[in-house]
Amino acid sequence: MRGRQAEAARNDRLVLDAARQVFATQGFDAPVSAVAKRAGVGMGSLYRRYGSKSELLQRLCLLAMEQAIEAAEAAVAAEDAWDGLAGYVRACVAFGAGALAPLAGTIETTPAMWRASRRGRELLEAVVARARRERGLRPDVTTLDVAWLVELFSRRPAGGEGAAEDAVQARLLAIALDGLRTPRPEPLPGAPPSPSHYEGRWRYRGPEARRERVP
Amino acid sequence: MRGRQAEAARNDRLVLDAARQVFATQGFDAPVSAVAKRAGVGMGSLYRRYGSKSELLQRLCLLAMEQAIEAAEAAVAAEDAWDGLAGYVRACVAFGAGALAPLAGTIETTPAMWRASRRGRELLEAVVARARRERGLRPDVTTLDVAWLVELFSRRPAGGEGAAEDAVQARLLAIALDGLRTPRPEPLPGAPPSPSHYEGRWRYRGPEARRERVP
DNA sequence: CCTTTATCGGAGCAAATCGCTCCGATATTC
DNA sequence: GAATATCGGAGCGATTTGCTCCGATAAAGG
Repeated sequence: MRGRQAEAARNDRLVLDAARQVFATQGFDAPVSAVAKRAGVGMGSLYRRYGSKSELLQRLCLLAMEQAIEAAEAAVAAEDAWDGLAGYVRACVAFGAGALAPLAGTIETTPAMWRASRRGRELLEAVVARARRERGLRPDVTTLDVAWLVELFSRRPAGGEGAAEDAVQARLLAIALDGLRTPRPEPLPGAPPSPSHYEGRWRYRGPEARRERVP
Repeated sequence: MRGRQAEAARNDRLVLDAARQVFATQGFDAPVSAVAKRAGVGMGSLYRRYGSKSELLQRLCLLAMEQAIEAAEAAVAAEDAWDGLAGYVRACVAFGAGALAPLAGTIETTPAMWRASRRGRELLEAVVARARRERGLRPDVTTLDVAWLVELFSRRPAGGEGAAEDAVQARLLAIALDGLRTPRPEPLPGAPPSPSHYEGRWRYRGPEARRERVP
């Protein structure tokens, strides 16, 4: 595979990456043209590969689910049960496994998606069961609690895409994880968030700014 | 104030309540007509009171900030420092104090909003300081951590507006609050979430469903 | 009871947006 | 160098949205 076909394959990956970024930061009603522009690709190329916007979103969902499965497999293979679970949650949040949850009910769920979803939950079930058995996890937390926690933290914070927002998110996640485990406190990672940045987000940036965030 | 003027005042309250519900469930780009319909009021009446959509959103922000101030005042007056803080967080999440955060940068921040925001943060500072002093709160948690936690949990879950979603949210919040305090574990409230409901959200409800959720 | 006056409610307008198609330009292969 | 496949973006039709305008309606005043 070389020449033009190689470019097609490259474009495919570019489109997928661009779509993830655009939809994560701008929401799912972001225009397809934004994805094409970010990928540096024409609309024609994009629509030849994915016949519709829904199809693109379905592929994105499936990709995220497969990534979550990999994270769960790593968790079951981990030495320590709790570290495995915490690592799973952190990994899923990092790549935004639950960021596509708002799509529920708005696109058709393909059989492949159902399969991946089910397998992912089975694996997570094993991870949670082990963590509970080995007493790292508090006994009244269920698999779905963990899944929903990932979903909650997968939503990008209101600020958009700054390193500061990620730091805040990391602190809150550490708090939540501490709440998840049997008591064993540790200092929070990273520096505390700065008030100036907190206020700065309210600076008026014009009406155009809305579409770039509200998602 | 009676007769027609009374109806005007009633409408005002109806519009405000409707706007809160509509924007919370459908996102801020929900059409103004949806607010009017939900309030059972014509567009004319709505636009006579609020000259533009931004003005309505600004009023909504201010209202939420004032409600947060009340919650903080109740917290400083609480007997126990930790109960005060936890109550503040729960109250703010309950009425969605942070739900308007995505508006940051998309509407002009009025002086009244700045004042309310500042006063709210000062009060929260006192609440947090007391909780830390009386050893209910872990020492490395800052005021802004708490504020951001409220913001995170104020976003309605992906499912929309079901009692089940609220129960999940309550569980996760309890986990986070346990992570917030110095070790003192308690059983999680409410029943664990059901798998069927978790899956049910993926049932395809047509393209129209999107606008009702993605907010 | 009738006029005056303020409010109500929704049809409709102009503008903007989005998904998607179509086609000329471009690069690769034989 | 002709044939072929891919690329990229202008543009179309449909939809949506914020907002206005005006006829209908009901309270106050004589």
